[in-house]
Amino acid sequence: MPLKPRLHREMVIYEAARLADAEGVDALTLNRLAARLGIRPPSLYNHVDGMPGLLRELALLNIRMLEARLKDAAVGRSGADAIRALAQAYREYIKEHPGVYLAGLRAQRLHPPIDAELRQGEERVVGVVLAVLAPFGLSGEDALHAVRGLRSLVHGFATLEIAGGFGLPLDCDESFRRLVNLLIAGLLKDEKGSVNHVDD
Amino acid sequence: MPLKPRLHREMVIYEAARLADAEGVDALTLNRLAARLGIRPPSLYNHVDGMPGLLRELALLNIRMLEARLKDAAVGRSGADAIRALAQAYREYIKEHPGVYLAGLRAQRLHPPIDAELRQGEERVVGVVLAVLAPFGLSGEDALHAVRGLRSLVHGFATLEIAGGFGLPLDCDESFRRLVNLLIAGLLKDEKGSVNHVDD
DNA sequence: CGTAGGATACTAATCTGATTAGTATTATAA
DNA sequence: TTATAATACTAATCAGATTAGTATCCTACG
Repeated sequence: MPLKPRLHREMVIYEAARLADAEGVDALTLNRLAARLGIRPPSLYNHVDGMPGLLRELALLNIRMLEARLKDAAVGRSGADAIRALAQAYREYIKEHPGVYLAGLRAQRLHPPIDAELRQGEERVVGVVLAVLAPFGLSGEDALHAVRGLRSLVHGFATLEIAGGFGLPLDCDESFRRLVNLLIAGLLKDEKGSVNHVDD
Repeated sequence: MPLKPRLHREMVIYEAARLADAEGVDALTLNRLAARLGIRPPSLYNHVDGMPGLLRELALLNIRMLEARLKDAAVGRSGADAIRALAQAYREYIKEHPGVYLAGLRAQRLHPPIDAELRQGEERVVGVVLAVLAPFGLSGEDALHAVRGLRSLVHGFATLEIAGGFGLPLDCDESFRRLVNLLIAGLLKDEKGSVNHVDD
């Protein structure tokens, strides 16, 4: 009789994501997750491979959701407009899913680049960004450097934001808009000046 | 009447910083820290206010070290050169002290903006960056937005780097250099074009 | 039909880590 | 010389992760 309706792996991960997003990654605990699901902590091991496994699942979920968001944002746009939409969607995603996003980062420290599935996911996301940057005349390594830049910028801004790092009473939306515009302006300038030298 | 100087408190924080930098924030545990110091875990409470207090101390140490680094880098330089030096010093600092840096971030989630000492430290760092950006004709809110941008960019790049987020075999130094140059190019373009509109 | 497996749940127990309470020791200021 | 503050300790509690061993139920196959 103590047996209840079956739980699915999907439900476990979904509930973990809800918990992490609602109360922060640090609140994501196997004990609390089990309580939410109405089971005892050890039972979770029937669905995920402990905390490391759960974090990995969240990392995969993160990448899937992020990829979908970025594609939605980029579709039908091009040039500077596409970059703005992409950056904004990226930032909004992180703010909507801070727990899942940070869990994804944490997982990368545990599951080094050896994890093929994670790596492939990352590559798909990079692919979306590459497509958006293509019209700027970037290709090969130049394009990859630019992807790193855009990613760093959005990641940095959004993680500082959710960490409460921006203390001053200054509109964050405006800060972000300006930052993205600065990047775009730099890309446009580069486009003409050919090489990536600002002065030197 | 004067209380005797406690050099032990400094030692605790210093050792915590070494541990965090060497083995990661997650390895920073009161048990392990106590073992390194040759005492039992509860004895640590004579020196710091538990784990939250320790994280706060590390956050303060982080700000002091970072401020010193940034000042060193900026002194005697100006314009684009100063920005490059500042960004590079910032990034190098984070890579040298990943544990302390991340502990500082974690502390901000625990000690909300109410903490006056932390806030003042942040403001000093902002001041250094503001001084470097001043020659670009930015002032008031414009300058603050730019500080946020520069900080986001460096923070984002460096934290992705230490998290192993850049999987591709592409030179990180070069990626960073280009990103900083893009920002500078954007700032220079703005300087002439007056307002911060790229199109719209 | 009826049982063998697998999936899933449980309890019990271990380990690590944070924290509090209570107590002993010792250096030093009065 | 003694009172006190700083510091250390042990013991105990609590939360969390994890493993081992066991019970229960669903389902598929004979």
